[in-house]
Amino acid sequence: MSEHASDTPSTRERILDAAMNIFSAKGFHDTKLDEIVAEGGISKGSIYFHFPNKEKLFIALVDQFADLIERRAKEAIMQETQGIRRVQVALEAVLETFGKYRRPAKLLLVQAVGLGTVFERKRMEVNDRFALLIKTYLDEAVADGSIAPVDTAIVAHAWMGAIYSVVIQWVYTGEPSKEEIMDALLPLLLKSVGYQE
Amino acid sequence: MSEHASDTPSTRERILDAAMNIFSAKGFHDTKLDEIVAEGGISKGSIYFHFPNKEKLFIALVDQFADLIERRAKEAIMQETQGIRRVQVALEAVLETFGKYRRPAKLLLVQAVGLGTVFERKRMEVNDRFALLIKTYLDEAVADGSIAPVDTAIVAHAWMGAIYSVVIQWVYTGEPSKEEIMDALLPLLLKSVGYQE
DNA sequence: CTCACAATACTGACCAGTCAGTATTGTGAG
DNA sequence: CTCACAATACTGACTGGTCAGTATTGTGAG
Repeated sequence: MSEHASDTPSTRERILDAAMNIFSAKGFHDTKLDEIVAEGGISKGSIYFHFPNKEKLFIALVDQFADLIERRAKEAIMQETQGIRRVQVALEAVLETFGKYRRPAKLLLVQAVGLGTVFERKRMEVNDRFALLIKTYLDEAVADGSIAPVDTAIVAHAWMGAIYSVVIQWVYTGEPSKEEIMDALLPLLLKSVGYQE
Repeated sequence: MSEHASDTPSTRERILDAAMNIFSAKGFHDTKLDEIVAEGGISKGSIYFHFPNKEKLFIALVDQFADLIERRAKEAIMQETQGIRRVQVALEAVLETFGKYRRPAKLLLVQAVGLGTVFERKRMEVNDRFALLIKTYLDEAVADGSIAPVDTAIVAHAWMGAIYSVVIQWVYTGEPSKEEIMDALLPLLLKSVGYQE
C-alpha cells in the first residue's frame, strides 16, 4: 500500500514476484529460499516477516492465481445471458487468462501437483472449485435446453482436464497457438455435449 | 526372475511393491527410504544394491506402469480393424487398466507431476507417448472416414487430459464408478469428434 | 573360500527456519 | 519544526534436524 503502482513495489510484492518466477520454473522442492532471496533482491528474514513459512508462500501464489481465473470467468459470464453462450465466453476468458499468464499457469497446473499430503487438499479444493463452476453453467445450459441432458459432473471434470492438458502443452512448447487452441478446443468441448454451432 | 510367481517374491519385487505403496500414498519427497524399508521388510542396503538411487527407483515404477498401460491399449487395438472401433476399445482398455490399478494410477497421474526439473522430462516423455498413441489412431479414423477431419494433435491432448482428470477424481473419491465413467466418458469423447454411436 | 546379496550402523551435506541486531517510518509533545 | 521514542520493516549469519547415500559387516548357497 501507499505506493504508486509504477514505483518501487512493496517488499511483499517483490517476494511474491520472485517466488513466482522460481517456483514456476523449478517446482516447490527444488526451489531454495535463498534463490528467491537472490532473485528478488530481498532478504530471507523479510520472507519470514511476510509469510509464516515456505509452504504458505507457495499457497499464497496458487490462491492468488486461482482467484484471478475464477474472477475472469465470472466477469465474462455476466456479459451473457443465453446458456451455451455463457459457457462459451467463460472458456474464452479462461484460455485468455491462462494465455496471458504462463508462469502462474504452470505453477497452478503443474507445480502444485504431487507435493504430498499437505498440498493435496489445496489442489483438490481448487480443482473442485473450477469443476463446480463449469458444472453450474452446464446445468444451466441443460435446463434452458441449449444442450441435451448429460452427467454434468463427469463432463465438468473431463472438460477441466482437457483444458488443463492443452494449456500445459502450450505452456511448455508454445504450441499450438492460442488461436489454434481456441479454434480447435472450443468446438470440441461444445460438440462433446452435442452442441453444434 | 528365476522365481515361481506365487512363491516368495524376489527382494527386487518386494522393494518395488513397498515403494509403490508408499510413493503413491505420500508422493516422492514425503517418502523416506526408511519407510519403504519398514513396509517391505527389506533393508536399505538392498535398495541400493538393486537401484542406484531414490529417483531411479521412483522412475522405474513410473515406467513399469506406463508400459503396462500402453501394452494393454495396443493389445486391445489389435483385436479390431475398423478405425473408430479401435479407438473405442483402446479407451476401454486404458480405463479398465487404470481401474484395476489405483495406486499405480495415482503414482503416474499425480505423484509424478511437479517434481521439478529432473522429473519434468520423464513426465513429458510419458505424456507425449500417450498423446501420440491417441493421435495415431485418431488419424487412422480420419483417414478411413470414420470421423471428420480435426486437429488430431489438440484432440489427442484434450482427450488425454479428460481421461486423466476423471481417473484422478475416481482414484481419490471412488466416485463415479468405473461403469459410470465408461458410460459417460466414452460417448463424450467420441461425440467430441463428431462420431455418433 | 568366494561371491552375490542382504542387514545395520553411520556420516555429512543441505536448507528451512531463527533471532539478535539495524534501518526506516510514524507520532505526538514541546 | 524537531526531537525523543516507538513501532514496524528488514537483514543475514547461524543452527539443528533430517535423510539420502555409504561403509562395514553378516550369511548362506555353490
